[in-house]
Amino acid sequence: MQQPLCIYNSLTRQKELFKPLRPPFVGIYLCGPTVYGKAHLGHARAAITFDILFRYLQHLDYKVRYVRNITDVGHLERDLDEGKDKIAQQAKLEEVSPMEVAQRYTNNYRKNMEQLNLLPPSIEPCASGHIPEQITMIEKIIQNGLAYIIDGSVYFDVAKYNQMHHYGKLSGRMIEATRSGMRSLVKQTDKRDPVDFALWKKATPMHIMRWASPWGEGFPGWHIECSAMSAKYLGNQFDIHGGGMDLRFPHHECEIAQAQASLNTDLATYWIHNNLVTINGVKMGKSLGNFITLDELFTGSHSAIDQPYSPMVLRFFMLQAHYRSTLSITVEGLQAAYQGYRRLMNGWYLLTQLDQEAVENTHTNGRLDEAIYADCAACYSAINDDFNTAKVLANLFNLLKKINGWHNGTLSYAAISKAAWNALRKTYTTFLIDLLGFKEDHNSSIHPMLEIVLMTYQKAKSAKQYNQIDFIRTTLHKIGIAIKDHPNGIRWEYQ
RNA sequence: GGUCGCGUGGCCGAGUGGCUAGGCAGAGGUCUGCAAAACCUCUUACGGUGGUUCGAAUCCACUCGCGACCUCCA
Repeated sequence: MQQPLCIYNSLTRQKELFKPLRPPFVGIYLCGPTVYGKAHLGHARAAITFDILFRYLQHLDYKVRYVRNITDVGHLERDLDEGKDKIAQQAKLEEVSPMEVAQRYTNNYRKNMEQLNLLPPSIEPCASGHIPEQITMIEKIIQNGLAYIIDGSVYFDVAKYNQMHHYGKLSGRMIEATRSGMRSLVKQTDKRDPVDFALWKKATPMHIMRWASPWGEGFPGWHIECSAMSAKYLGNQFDIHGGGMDLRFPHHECEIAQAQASLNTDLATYWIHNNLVTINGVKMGKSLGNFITLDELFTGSHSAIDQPYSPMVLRFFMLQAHYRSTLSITVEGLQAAYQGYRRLMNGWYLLTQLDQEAVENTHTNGRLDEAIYADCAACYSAINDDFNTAKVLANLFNLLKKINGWHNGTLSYAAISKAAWNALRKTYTTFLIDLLGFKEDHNSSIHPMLEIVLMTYQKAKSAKQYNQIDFIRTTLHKIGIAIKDHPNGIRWEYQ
């Protein structure tokens, strides 16, 4: 618990001690979704990664402001597609207005995030609600001579910027390489240089999402909304900014450039990027059309999935991998996650039911105590080591073995001290429920009813009415409840 | 083509110079009316070749394979 938190910083490419700029306050910004489609596994991974961050920093008693935006301004399908933005395209397909599309998918995203038991962000700003802030930032960049206006559009002058700052410091590239890497298929837009990017785009007559600006009617470029909104709510320089790996370039690179050009800061001290989810070894991507939406996963309606998997199973599945590793999603992996999740949760129930009285008056030789303290400490060192949730889970399973041991009598209560027992209880609950954010998937309102069924079962058992108890067991099995006859009592569990 | 990353047991996945996580699946055992769960035991891996070292999955070189970014994406 006492060792310091280390975070891998994409900007410096190394693990660094976490030092907030203005303790006890911590500011976090996560690039949220562009809402023109349903939330998918990739959104979940980024959000879960940052949820752990948010939860743990709060656990460390920081006062955290967590901002996660909604990008509801369409932006362009491609740089060269004049007048077609992603949301407008989708609106056309669905025959509704663009704002309806944005609202629909915003609702869907929020619903999915809630299902995943993510803590809601402190502020969830929409890009469309912050057009003035974006315009102000663009004006500042123009004043500083790092942007130019052509025919109602504004572009960031990357080459000029690069004379003073390193454009590419986040993604580790040089401007020359970037330029040469730009394929010649990029049709000449009115940009002076292919590496330049749009801060503001003039709207064609067809373009629906449009706003008035000093340069005429148009809409903001893709990168400016995050710079503007993060600076507005977290200050010109704040602690943590992140998102998926794929945002590192160009999105976050551009954000840094915009911030330097207008605010004279790198925007954030720590840049955090979670790795991507792959399916059959290939990353999921919008353009590849191979992504699995969260609704599809939760209902089992995707062809790559054999059955529904609950939000908590997905959460477990994702936390079993380190956030900076690619994560390959497979049916076997999800099934393994399902089993593991159930075991950990059942352990948590047991913990609340174990006979604490027995622990009260005991003396021990300390050996088991030591093992428990070691596992508890290991949970903290794992999460402090760049949020190694996989290792945290491994340690929770070690603790689980002890819990199960007492439960079925292979471990004696006499072997543990009360202090160690309390440490185990506290650590297990804190990590499983508070920090990793697991909860019971099922509706707990049936629990009292189950207790009644259990009493009937127990009666039948005492009377050795095996037909009767087999009937109860198979019937409950059908609704996903298993009855287990333990040596010291009968319990039910979700299966 | 440029830049970067990865290859761990049947599967998933930590680790990153010696003490060789964890989960799932499989086998055997204990328990049980039968089960299930749980517990115990077992299967002992690091793409290939060479090198550094007392010692390498971990460092270096080469090599093979895979992937990401450079274009919308979490």
